[in-house]
Amino acid sequence: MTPAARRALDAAGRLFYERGIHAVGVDLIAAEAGVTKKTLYDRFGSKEQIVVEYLADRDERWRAFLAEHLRAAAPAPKARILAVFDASEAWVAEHSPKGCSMVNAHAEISDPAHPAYPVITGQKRWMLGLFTELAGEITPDGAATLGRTLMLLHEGALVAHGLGILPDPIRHARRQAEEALTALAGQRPG
Amino acid sequence: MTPAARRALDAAGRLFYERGIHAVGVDLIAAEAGVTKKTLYDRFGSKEQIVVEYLADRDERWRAFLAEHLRAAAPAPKARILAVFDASEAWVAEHSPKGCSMVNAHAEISDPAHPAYPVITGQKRWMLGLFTELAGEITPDGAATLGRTLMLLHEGALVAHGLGILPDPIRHARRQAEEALTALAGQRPG
DNA sequence: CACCCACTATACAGATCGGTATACCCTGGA
DNA sequence: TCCAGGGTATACCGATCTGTATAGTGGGTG
Repeated sequence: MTPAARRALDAAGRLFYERGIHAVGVDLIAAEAGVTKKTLYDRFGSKEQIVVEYLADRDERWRAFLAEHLRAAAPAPKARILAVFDASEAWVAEHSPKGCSMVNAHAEISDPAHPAYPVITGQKRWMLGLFTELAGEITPDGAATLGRTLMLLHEGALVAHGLGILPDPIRHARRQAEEALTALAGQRPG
Repeated sequence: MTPAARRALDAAGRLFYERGIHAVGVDLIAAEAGVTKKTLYDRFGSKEQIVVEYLADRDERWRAFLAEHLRAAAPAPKARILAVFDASEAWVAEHSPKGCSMVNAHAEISDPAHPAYPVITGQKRWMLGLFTELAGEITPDGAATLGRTLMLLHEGALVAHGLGILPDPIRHARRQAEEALTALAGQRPG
């Protein structure tokens, strides 16, 4: 990626996230990045493609961020599950004051044929898969159920954080996840 | 509200929800409603105001829908809490295939000074208040905590439903809410 | 009858949208 | 020294955006 393309993608990401995708024009992206529209269209080809790369780039950064947190976490399954919530709390504090960028993008992209659609659903499916996988290390039989519960708590916390409706929602979700895990341990002692 | 204004608001609501607010122009709203732009601006004054009334109207309908479900529910606090999830499940099946209209609108409206902002946050605060109030009938001391947990499960289920990432997320959230309530009853028998 | 009001029809203003074209500058490598 | 490629600047295209203006229709009420 050329330096100008990198600057453009960074500017586009910030603007798309803060103001919404449809509300941001390519002229504004070019101006904010210190890049001409010509360069934008030489590198990306279309605004649609800029949107796709914005979401993919953000997803990639998040997964790397999360992987780092999981690597640093204690190896116990419970600790690894809670580390996901810790990673989210640190991530949103720095990058996501307005909630999940995938959920917000989904609000503006209705057509499933849109090239950004698989990026959005892919990230969510991946998160559900991760929660289910981690849940399986605790309760193989109840992995699907526990994974979905963790997913709901996590998504709910993200949207609650974005709306600013209650304080520290991710920390609250983490506590509830912890309680669900200990309650499960009570059912299956050993 | 005049008949033309009603038709316009219905059309605007449908279009805003399905395609996003910024993606829908007033010409399209007028055409879909069988109304001229003149009438639109005579009745509403601006597109911004149409957005505000769209959200307020939808909120009003949802609260009436929910109130009806709560009225028909058993008087026991637990049953009333679960009735909220039942109402949501019935509501989204009919009106919200793409998730919560307030959350989706929030993705497009970033400025807290936007006149639609208090409608969005107001609905969410009201829902949190309702959950907290219902929680208080079960555990007065833990009302805030339980209310927030129910809120997270509910919001998570709504967004999961909108993304179509897992089947029947609201029913799953209802089951988790039920488990949280029975676990609480175990802690505080009687 | 006159009056008012909701509404329709059409045209337009001013701005911005995504996207394209022409022309020039600068730097690094063969 | 030449040249290609990344980048810049500017102007433009057709379409669409929100919002306004003018003119006229139909029904109900005093």
